[in-house]
Amino acid sequence: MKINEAATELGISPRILRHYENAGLIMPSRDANGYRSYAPADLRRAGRIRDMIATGFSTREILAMAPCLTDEGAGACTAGLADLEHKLDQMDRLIADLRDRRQATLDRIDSFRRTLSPSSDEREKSGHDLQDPYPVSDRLSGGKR
Amino acid sequence: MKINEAATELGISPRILRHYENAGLIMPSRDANGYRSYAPADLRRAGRIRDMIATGFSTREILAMAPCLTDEGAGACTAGLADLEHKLDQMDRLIADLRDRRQATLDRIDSFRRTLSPSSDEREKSGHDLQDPYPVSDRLSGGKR
DNA sequence: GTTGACATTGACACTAGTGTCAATGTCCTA
DNA sequence: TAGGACATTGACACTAGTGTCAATGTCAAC
Repeated sequence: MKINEAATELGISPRILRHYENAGLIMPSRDANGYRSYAPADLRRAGRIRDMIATGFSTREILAMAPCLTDEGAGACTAGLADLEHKLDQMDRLIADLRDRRQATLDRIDSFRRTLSPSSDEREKSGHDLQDPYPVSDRLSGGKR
Repeated sequence: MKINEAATELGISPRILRHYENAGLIMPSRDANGYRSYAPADLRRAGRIRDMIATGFSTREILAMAPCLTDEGAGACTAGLADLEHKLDQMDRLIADLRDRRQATLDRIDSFRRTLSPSSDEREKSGHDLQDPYPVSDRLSGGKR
């Protein structure tokens, strides 16, 4: 599978694939004519890399945990795992956080609706009310990036 | 709370905080002397922003979501129901997007774990040829970034 | 053989996120 | 009053991720 097909399949540009290769993240084989040839495994690997980058990892970090992407190197792998779990934590906090504010917005819409409709029910006074319902403050350390 | 304390608490550099402000993501008040003063709410917001950036969102994207990230959003919210609903939409998209990324991360952690554990089954020795179950191809497509 | 689609490499450019330094101001404390 | 710690702004720089263009090679098809 040549670069264009591969890129299309992954939903990214050929440029990006070359970039990954340049960064040492993938090593597609080459045909006799020098064209890159992507095997299914290369595609999966590239897809994973794309996801990781989209999730905030740098090629450097990904490269560091490259051993984890293959079968060898359990040692380095644990580090990769920790990284991923750290990232997962961030996402979880973000999602929980987002859900809270989504609910707050919903509530606001509701009260707005109540205000508009005749089912009179006093509104909570000032607009500036629910100032911060979030248990944040203990985000974690910025660490690596 | 001054910038250094704030940065320390968040585990990032003061520079980053200024950068966020510069990008219009946070607006800490200023003391008489011109020093930035971070209120608890500012801290939480900054923490959230840091998480989003660490999770792969750009300041631009975050800025676009800004209206729905505020706790009260009273100012912008007075704009009306339509606005609120629009914000809700944005939020839902944001959450969905995040959930995708989270799931992708979870998947990756799982496959790492499988690689680590001695559940030795196949294992096609060849260089990089990850033996994996990867529903790739439908991750978040290149899209937004 | 010529054309056109697609590949290659390499260079240049732009944006985003950060670091760092310089010049200068503010404030606390000895 | 003099220092030192910490602020401010602004500039310059570096890295990463991408886009894009140029010069050139490969190959299929007319």
